[in-house]
Amino acid sequence: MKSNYAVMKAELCLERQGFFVGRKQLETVKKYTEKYMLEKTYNPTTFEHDLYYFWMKQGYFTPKAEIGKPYFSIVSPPPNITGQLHIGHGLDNAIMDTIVRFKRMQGFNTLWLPGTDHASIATEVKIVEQLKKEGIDKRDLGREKFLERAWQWKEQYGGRIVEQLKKLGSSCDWSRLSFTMDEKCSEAVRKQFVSMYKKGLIYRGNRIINWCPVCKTALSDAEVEYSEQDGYFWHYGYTTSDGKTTVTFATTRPETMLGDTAVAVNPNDPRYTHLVGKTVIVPFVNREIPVIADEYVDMEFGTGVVKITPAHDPNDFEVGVRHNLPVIRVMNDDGTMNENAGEFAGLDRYEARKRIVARLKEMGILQKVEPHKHNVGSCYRCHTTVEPIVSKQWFVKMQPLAEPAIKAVRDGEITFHPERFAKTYFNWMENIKDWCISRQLWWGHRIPVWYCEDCGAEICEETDPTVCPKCGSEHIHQDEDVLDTWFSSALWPFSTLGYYRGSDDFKAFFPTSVLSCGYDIIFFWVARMIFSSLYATGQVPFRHVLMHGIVRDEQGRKMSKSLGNGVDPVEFIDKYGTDTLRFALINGVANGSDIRFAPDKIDGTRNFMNKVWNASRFVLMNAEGKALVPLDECKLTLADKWILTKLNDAVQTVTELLEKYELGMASQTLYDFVWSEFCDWYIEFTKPVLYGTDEIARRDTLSVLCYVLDEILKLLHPFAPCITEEIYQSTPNHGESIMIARFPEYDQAHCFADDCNLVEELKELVTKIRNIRSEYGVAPSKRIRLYVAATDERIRQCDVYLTKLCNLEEVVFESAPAGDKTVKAVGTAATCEVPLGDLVDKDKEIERLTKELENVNGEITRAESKLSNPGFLAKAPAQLVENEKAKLTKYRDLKAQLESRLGELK
RNA sequence: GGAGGCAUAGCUCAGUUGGUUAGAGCGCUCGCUUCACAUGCGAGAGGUCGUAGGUUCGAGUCCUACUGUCUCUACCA
Repeated sequence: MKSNYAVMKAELCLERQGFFVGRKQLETVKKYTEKYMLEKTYNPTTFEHDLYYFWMKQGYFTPKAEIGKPYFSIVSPPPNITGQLHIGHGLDNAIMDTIVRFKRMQGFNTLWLPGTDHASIATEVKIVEQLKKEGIDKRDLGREKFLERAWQWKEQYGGRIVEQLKKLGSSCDWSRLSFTMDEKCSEAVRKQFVSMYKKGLIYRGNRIINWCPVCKTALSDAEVEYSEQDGYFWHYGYTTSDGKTTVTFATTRPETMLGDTAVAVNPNDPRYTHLVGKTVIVPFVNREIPVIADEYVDMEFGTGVVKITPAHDPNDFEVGVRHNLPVIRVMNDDGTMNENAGEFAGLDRYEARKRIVARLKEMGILQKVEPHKHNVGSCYRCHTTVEPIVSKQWFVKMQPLAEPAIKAVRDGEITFHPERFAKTYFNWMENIKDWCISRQLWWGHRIPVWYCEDCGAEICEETDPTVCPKCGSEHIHQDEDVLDTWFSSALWPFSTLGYYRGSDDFKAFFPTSVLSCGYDIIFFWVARMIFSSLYATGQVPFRHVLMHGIVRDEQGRKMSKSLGNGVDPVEFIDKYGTDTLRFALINGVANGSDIRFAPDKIDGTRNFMNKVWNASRFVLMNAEGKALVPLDECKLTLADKWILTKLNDAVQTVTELLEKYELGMASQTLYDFVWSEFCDWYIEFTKPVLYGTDEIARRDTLSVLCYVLDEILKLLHPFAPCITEEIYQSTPNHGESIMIARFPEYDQAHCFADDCNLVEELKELVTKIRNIRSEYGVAPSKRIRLYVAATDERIRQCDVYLTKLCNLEEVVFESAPAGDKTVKAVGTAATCEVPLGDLVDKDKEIERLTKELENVNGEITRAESKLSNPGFLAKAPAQLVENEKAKLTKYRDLKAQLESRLGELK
């Protein structure tokens, strides 16, 4: 059958050879498509790219917005435009594509919406670096020119990452590609901000925020990373104004003393009660400050005295508010000391620290220096130590937003996979502080607030004002700051679907079905999407959250640039293909756990793909040019019934697992089914028929082979899209594309439990006979005779299988002649005798059978003790008891056989 | 300080409402150019499921404590 894919492939092939494809080439194309067959070796690079082109061209990725139709939708976590594809994206996309392809094949109207993130601070840092190399300072360039550069950057790098994502084979709808700063998303940001502002959920205020002196911007709490560092405790004190005593404390940041406005003790601390209300003098700045009493001070810790710097410490700030203390900032935005620092003004914060310590020592004030490990916060972008600084910033009031967000998860409107991440979520949401959303940057959504220079009014509307609505003044200016990049990401599920424009996409695909991302961005992103969506749309943004872990290297280390242990997905795909990458990342991995991406695993996966390829070649080579019939017209063999039953089991298991988003187990099920059942056994079972002379039997077996292969390809397609499509296009009677084929469904007509059991018994016998051959060193090429005493008469149907799989010259269904020296294989369905003549070693045989008997005895003991337990009989499910009884019977039979054989030998 | 994860074969890890003789890959041993595949085939060795209790007819799985280990979170100056 000529397919669109084959035609396209032929066209591409001709084009590459420099041909123009027109009517004249039709004959050539025809010739090519008729002969189109699988290449001899699996070489993914020869077809993956073409396949993707084909899918795109066919428009399979682009659903129509059909309101009311059963849908399945995912919005991609938008990668930053700063970056390039890394293995984490590979994992993310592998997971999403697997789910999306599965749902699409199940018939859902499926949308996977991709996009990129402007990544305000991250991108700005990069551009500033780039400018620096050119000797340009951001300030000199000016805001407007800088933004031009930024948009250029976006075009260049945003485009690059999209191209790289396509290499993964992701079936996302590129026609709906979004960007956090495109018109649609910016509009959503504006409307959301204005709405929240008007409801009082966004406010401006003086608070302690985390300040990055290099990026020169405020950061949210989530953007600060803490790490333990070696520091010191400097012990010294301030003398009371009357000069009588000195109150001693310890500090890790002596430079902040210049901004001290009090010294605090615990009100219940008898050591200091007499000092409360007195004043002390801060050296260098000679400021007289009070000794105050506040519960915040821990009497047990240090000396029980704390110096209070409201402008540079969050706790001190709170204390300052309670006691109405002055707030004195001693640092500039770049981390140098300001004019309030007296003689230290102008020095870098660390230089000032050094000098202050030296001066304290000189003055004899410093009493003790102690090494001290403490946690220091640093900027998540540039890793500079952040400085807590009091500053006027914009905040989102979190309490009213957190409550419904907690409720939605508690009520099960959103489910986390695995569940434990809900706890992490609650933990954070329940202790959340207001979110600082203003950034002193240029690249991003500018805060839509204008200030009137004449009347001081604050103007926040959906459209830009030209005059002050209060006093009519034209002297208004917009806030200089931009929004935290996560503010726009938080709207992503509904901004991209056009919620604020009332678009059909939103009506057809919202709430989205699943969100898939790494657990490292629960706080940054997942939590914020939930409360933002509940606020804006009144609905949850997604029903399920599927969390995955971090991809690590062979030794379990995080992949990082500095370690140079990262795997470049693009290079990897060029070498192994995307199917191997994806499968290796998913197969056998439990949700939410980190993944070790080791060479072993890669080889194993590549080998599996190769296995699939070659098994398919086996089927297709044999089927080539042969007539096939539908299954219900076939006379099914025992092996056929067995594989169909096993396939049915696989279909059921895989579907159930995929529906629960257990991708790792689903793919493992397929891996085992394909390799250990289909390849290792079924293909071998078919060989006697395929190489036999019965034409009808051959036709029927081929029909089953092709059917099972087809089903396998479809089951495997979500996990390994390319190889499955490539093979599918070569199967007889295939459809247009496997992507749009129906996902296999459980089929009651293909359930043959009894035959299936018989084959399992056959397999058991085969293994035992092979074991004997191996143990006795019978050359694999040597054909031997086998005597079979059947305990299950049906085993007589299996002579061809036994002959083939054990390499026999003959199967005789009777006991071996009395004089023959044989070795016995005792199985459930039969006892087989392998005549080995002088090879038979009596002692070895006794040893072998005794060991087997011990095993069987162990089983009998176990089963008997279970069955003699009244509690088990009374409470265990009936089926389980029945199974146990059947087993006991079986093992008793085996025991009898083994004992009789041992008796003969002795 | 708070929360959570993990501990199963030599290594890396599966094991979802408790229920066959606890699995896989790699590694290891032995044997095979068997006409889809040596990126392969066949056979095999290897685990008292971290420790101690408890619940149960039944525990790798549930509960408690402990030990070791990792992560997140808080930020006691």
